[in-house]
Amino acid sequence: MAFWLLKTEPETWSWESQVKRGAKGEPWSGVRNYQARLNLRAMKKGERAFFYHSGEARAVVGIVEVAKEAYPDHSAEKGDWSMVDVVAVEPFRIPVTLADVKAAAMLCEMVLVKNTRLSVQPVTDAEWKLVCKMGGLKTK
DNA sequence: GCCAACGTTGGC
DNA sequence: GCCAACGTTGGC
Repeated sequence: MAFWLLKTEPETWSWESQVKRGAKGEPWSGVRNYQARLNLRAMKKGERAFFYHSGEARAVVGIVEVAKEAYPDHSAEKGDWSMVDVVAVEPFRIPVTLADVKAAAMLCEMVLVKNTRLSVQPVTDAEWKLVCKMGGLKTK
Protein backbone atom coordinates (compact mmCIF):
# COMPACT_ATOMS: atom_id res chain seq x y z
CA MET A 1 0.00 0.00 0.00
CA ALA A 2 1.72 3.11 -1.20
CA PHE A 3 0.96 6.70 -0.29
CA TRP A 4 1.13 9.77 -2.50
CA LEU A 5 0.89 13.52 -2.62
CA LEU A 6 -0.94 15.49 -5.29
CA LYS A 7 -0.19 19.14 -5.78
CA THR A 8 -2.62 21.67 -7.18
CA GLU A 9 -3.07 25.39 -7.33
CA PRO A 10 -6.32 26.08 -5.47
CA GLU A 11 -7.21 28.74 -8.08
CA THR A 12 -7.26 25.98 -10.68
CA TRP A 13 -8.54 23.01 -8.71
CA SER A 14 -9.14 23.26 -4.97
CA TRP A 15 -10.06 20.90 -2.19
CA GLU A 16 -13.53 22.50 -2.21
CA SER A 17 -13.95 21.63 -5.89
CA GLN A 18 -12.80 18.10 -5.17
CA VAL A 19 -15.30 17.69 -2.32
CA LYS A 20 -18.12 18.96 -4.55
CA ARG A 21 -17.42 16.13 -6.98
CA GLY A 22 -18.34 13.72 -4.22
CA ALA A 23 -18.19 10.00 -4.89
CA LYS A 24 -17.97 10.60 -8.63
CA GLY A 25 -14.45 11.87 -8.18
CA GLU A 26 -12.44 13.83 -10.69
CA PRO A 27 -9.79 12.96 -13.27
CA TRP A 28 -6.39 14.28 -12.23
CA SER A 29 -5.51 15.53 -15.69
CA GLY A 30 -2.88 17.88 -17.03
CA VAL A 31 0.26 16.25 -15.70
CA ARG A 32 3.03 16.83 -18.25
CA ASN A 33 6.11 15.61 -16.49
CA TYR A 34 7.64 12.17 -16.91
CA GLN A 35 8.47 11.54 -13.30
CA ALA A 36 4.99 12.58 -12.25
CA ARG A 37 3.55 10.34 -14.97
CA LEU A 38 5.56 7.44 -13.63
CA ASN A 39 4.05 8.03 -10.20
CA LEU A 40 0.53 8.32 -11.60
CA ARG A 41 0.94 5.00 -13.35
CA ALA A 42 2.16 3.34 -10.16
CA MET A 43 -0.96 4.29 -8.24
CA LYS A 44 -3.34 1.49 -7.36
CA LYS A 45 -7.06 1.73 -6.82
CA GLY A 46 -7.80 2.36 -3.15
CA GLU A 47 -4.44 3.97 -2.41
CA ARG A 48 -4.50 7.34 -0.73
CA ALA A 49 -2.87 10.67 -1.41
CA PHE A 50 -2.44 13.97 0.35
CA PHE A 51 -4.15 16.87 -1.37
CA TYR A 52 -1.73 19.79 -1.34
CA HIS A 53 -2.50 23.41 -2.16
CA SER A 54 0.48 25.20 -3.70
CA GLY A 55 0.78 28.95 -4.20
CA GLU A 56 -0.76 31.09 -1.49
CA ALA A 57 -1.96 28.35 0.84
CA ARG A 58 1.03 25.98 0.77
CA ALA A 59 -0.54 23.27 2.89
CA VAL A 60 -1.82 19.74 2.89
CA VAL A 61 -5.55 20.15 3.29
CA GLY A 62 -7.05 16.71 2.90
CA ILE A 63 -6.91 13.13 1.74
CA VAL A 64 -8.11 11.64 -1.54
CA GLU A 65 -8.36 8.07 -2.71
CA VAL A 66 -7.57 6.62 -6.12
CA ALA A 67 -10.88 5.55 -7.66
CA LYS A 68 -9.56 4.66 -11.10
CA GLU A 69 -6.06 3.67 -12.08
CA ALA A 70 -4.06 5.40 -14.82
CA TYR A 71 -5.72 5.81 -18.19
CA PRO A 72 -5.05 8.18 -21.12
CA ASP A 73 -5.28 11.87 -20.26
CA HIS A 74 -8.12 13.25 -22.39
CA SER A 75 -6.74 16.77 -22.05
CA ALA A 76 -3.51 15.84 -23.88
CA GLU A 77 -3.55 17.00 -27.48
CA LYS A 78 -0.51 14.96 -28.28
CA GLY A 79 1.86 12.67 -26.50
CA ASP A 80 1.36 9.76 -24.19
CA TRP A 81 0.06 11.12 -20.90
CA SER A 82 -1.91 9.55 -18.08
CA MET A 83 -4.35 10.52 -15.38
CA VAL A 84 -6.13 8.82 -12.51
CA ASP A 85 -9.50 9.53 -10.91
CA VAL A 86 -9.49 10.63 -7.28
CA VAL A 87 -12.26 10.98 -4.71
CA ALA A 88 -12.18 13.18 -1.61
CA VAL A 89 -12.00 11.09 1.54
CA GLU A 90 -11.45 13.38 4.49
CA PRO A 91 -10.37 16.95 5.17
CA PHE A 92 -7.59 17.76 7.61
CA ARG A 93 -8.90 19.31 10.81
CA ILE A 94 -5.78 21.44 10.79
CA PRO A 95 -4.04 22.16 7.47
CA VAL A 96 -0.40 21.08 7.61
CA THR A 97 1.59 23.90 6.08
CA LEU A 98 4.84 23.64 4.20
CA ALA A 99 6.44 25.53 7.08
CA ASP A 100 5.16 22.86 9.47
CA VAL A 101 6.62 20.14 7.27
CA LYS A 102 9.97 21.91 7.07
CA ALA A 103 10.00 22.41 10.82
CA ALA A 104 9.49 18.71 11.52
CA ALA A 105 12.80 16.86 11.61
CA MET A 106 11.16 13.62 10.50
CA LEU A 107 9.75 15.27 7.41
CA CYS A 108 12.78 17.09 6.10
CA GLU A 109 13.38 14.32 3.55
CA MET A 110 9.92 14.59 2.05
CA VAL A 111 9.81 15.01 -1.71
CA LEU A 112 7.67 18.06 -1.03
CA VAL A 113 10.77 19.67 0.49
CA LYS A 114 13.45 18.06 -1.67
CA ASN A 115 11.81 18.35 -5.07
CA THR A 116 9.33 21.15 -4.73
CA ARG A 117 8.36 21.15 -8.40
CA LEU A 118 7.23 17.54 -8.72
CA SER A 119 3.43 17.57 -8.83
CA VAL A 120 2.79 13.88 -8.13
CA GLN A 121 4.97 12.53 -5.36
CA PRO A 122 5.44 9.36 -3.34
CA VAL A 123 5.06 9.62 0.45
CA THR A 124 6.59 7.12 2.86
CA ASP A 125 4.53 5.29 5.49
CA ALA A 126 6.23 7.18 8.32
CA GLU A 127 5.63 10.53 6.62
CA TRP A 128 2.01 9.61 5.99
CA LYS A 129 1.37 8.76 9.61
CA LEU A 130 3.00 11.86 10.98
CA VAL A 131 1.39 14.31 8.59
CA CYS A 132 -2.03 12.76 9.30
CA LYS A 133 -1.39 13.19 12.99
CA MET A 134 -0.31 16.79 12.52
CA GLY A 135 -3.49 17.35 10.52
CA GLY A 136 -5.57 16.21 13.44
CA LEU A 137 -6.57 12.88 11.95
CA LYS A 138 -6.44 9.51 13.57
CA THR A 139 -3.92 7.45 11.65
CA LYS A 140 -5.13 4.19 10.34
C1' DG B 1 7.88 40.73 -8.19
C1' DC B 2 11.94 38.13 -7.85
C1' DC B 3 14.68 34.25 -8.10
C1' DA B 4 16.19 29.34 -7.61
C1' DA B 5 15.50 24.81 -9.25
C1' DC B 6 14.34 21.99 -12.66
C1' DG B 7 12.93 20.35 -17.30
C1' DT B 8 12.94 20.92 -22.23
C1' DT B 9 14.62 22.48 -26.56
C1' DG B 10 17.75 23.24 -30.12
C1' DG B 11 22.37 24.24 -32.03
C1' DC B 12 26.65 22.25 -32.61
C1' DG C 1 25.74 13.55 -26.79
C1' DC C 2 26.75 17.96 -24.68
C1' DC C 3 25.44 22.26 -23.11
C1' DA C 4 23.54 26.95 -23.35
C1' DA C 5 19.26 29.23 -23.60
C1' DC C 6 14.81 29.42 -22.41
C1' DG C 7 10.32 28.46 -20.08
C1' DT C 8 7.77 26.98 -16.05
C1' DT C 9 6.89 26.10 -11.31
C1' DG C 10 6.59 27.41 -6.85
C1' DG C 11 8.51 29.42 -2.59
C1' DC C 12 9.67 33.69 -0.52
